[in-house]
Amino acid sequence: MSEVRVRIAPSPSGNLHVGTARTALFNYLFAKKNNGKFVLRIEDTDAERTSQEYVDNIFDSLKALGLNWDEGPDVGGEYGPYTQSQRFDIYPKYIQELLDKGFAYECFCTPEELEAEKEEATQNKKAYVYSKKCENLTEEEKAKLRAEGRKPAIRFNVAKAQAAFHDSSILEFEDLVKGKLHMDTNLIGDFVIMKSNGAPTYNYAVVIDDALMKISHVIRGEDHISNTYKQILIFEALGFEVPRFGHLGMILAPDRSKLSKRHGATAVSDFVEQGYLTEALVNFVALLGWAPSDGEEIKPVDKIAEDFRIGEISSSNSIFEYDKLKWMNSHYIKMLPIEELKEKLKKYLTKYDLSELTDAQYTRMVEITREPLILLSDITDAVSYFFGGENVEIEPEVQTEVIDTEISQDVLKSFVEQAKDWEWSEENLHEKLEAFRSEYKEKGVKPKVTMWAIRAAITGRTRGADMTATLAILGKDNCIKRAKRSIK
RNA sequence: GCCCCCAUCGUCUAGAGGCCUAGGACAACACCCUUUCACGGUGUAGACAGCGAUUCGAAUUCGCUUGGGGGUACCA
Repeated sequence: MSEVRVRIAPSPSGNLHVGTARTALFNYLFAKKNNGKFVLRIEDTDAERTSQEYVDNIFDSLKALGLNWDEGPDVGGEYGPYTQSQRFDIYPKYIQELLDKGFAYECFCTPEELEAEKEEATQNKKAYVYSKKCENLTEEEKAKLRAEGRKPAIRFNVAKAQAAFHDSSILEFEDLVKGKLHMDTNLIGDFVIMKSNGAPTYNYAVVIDDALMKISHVIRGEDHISNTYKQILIFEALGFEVPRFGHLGMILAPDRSKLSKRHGATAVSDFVEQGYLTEALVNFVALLGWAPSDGEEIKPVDKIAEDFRIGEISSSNSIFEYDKLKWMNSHYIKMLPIEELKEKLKKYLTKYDLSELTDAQYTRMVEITREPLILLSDITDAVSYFFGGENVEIEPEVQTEVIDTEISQDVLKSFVEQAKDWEWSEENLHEKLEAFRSEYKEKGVKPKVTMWAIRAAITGRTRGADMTATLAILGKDNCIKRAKRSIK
């Protein structure tokens, strides 16, 4: 068997979309599993809509996801260049071959003429198929048209190619994920492969690039199924080996429409910005349409690759459920090594003066506040009461519902009284607090209530990180001052 | 309009004719644990789109209907 070579070919007309990321992932997994090569190609034939900024975003996002490519615009490779706009000189050659073989012809139709044809088709409730008006133009006619200043586009002769390589008008291929797929080529119509301005169209450029880059398997979204028939015909007409194709279901938003900004993040970089871990994102996206054989859903990409089989991918669309992604993200946050977490979190702590804390205190603070985090960005709010010295912002409700009660006031007075003699280490605090709680328990005050009073006064909230550690990090001075401030 | 693809709990899925009174995960709900929130644990609820056909037997095969998605460009 020849070498497995797959590719991801994004168009830099926007930041890397999660859908593209998933396609990239499946290609990557397929390459890994089969000891193949993963190629990155930038499809920027439409100069109007593409920009370098997006190219950079695509590179960065793919790298962040851990989907490293073996060949691509930056790392090069045997079959470069890997950016379509740099390959414009190689496309005409094969156009000429197609022309010579009679599989393509010049078309002088104007946009208006074409528009009229389409209009007529809709009127008659028929599928629109190009009329082939220009198929048999004589040299004289062409010369005349040219003299009028018309520049021809090149169209591919579908029927001719189909007849040359197949028995009927039905074109069939075996899809890696969907099985047998077929289409009546009579319904396709002679499509343009080179625009009148000399630029290749997508369907044509893809074939040339895939063929020249020796791509063995094309794994992409099912929105490309209808393009596949056109592409197979070009491969055949040019005598290239036709690759295997695999079409993935689409990713839909919870309302079954296309996933767009209004649903939340859509670009990988958006997710990262919002505090998602790329490890969680890849893992989650792998589970869209695929399930691990051992039922273990949380696993790193290389483990997934071992288990991956393309034929097992679901052929239906799947909905992007943010809830499950969040669950997964919180899982990955819990598993992240503390030093890495500390580093990643800094980005969300810029509003605080981190110099108030020693590194040990910062570490401890992260340890005790990481648990409930769903997004990294949640840390901003989770940690606010560790800063600002003796001043804490107290939520109004906490003030009236908790701090102002008779019991709380009593607890706080007693706390201030006792705490001033405590040795302020976490261990000792733990013991002291425990004793403090039992003392009140004997008076009929639940431990929960006792702790609430202290927590409320010191953090301004009714919920938060482990109290003992919180007190320790804040320091004796701050704690006592904060407690005193809450005593009326 | 025409063409193509798809169809199991709300969601992601397991399921390749009898192992299915359909399994797991997220979400939901309840309880337990607990100094709070959370984590964790234990439970509850929840699906084979409909109709026909094949078969001793169908979630699994076939057909139709319905629903959803995609395509229909000198965009990619």
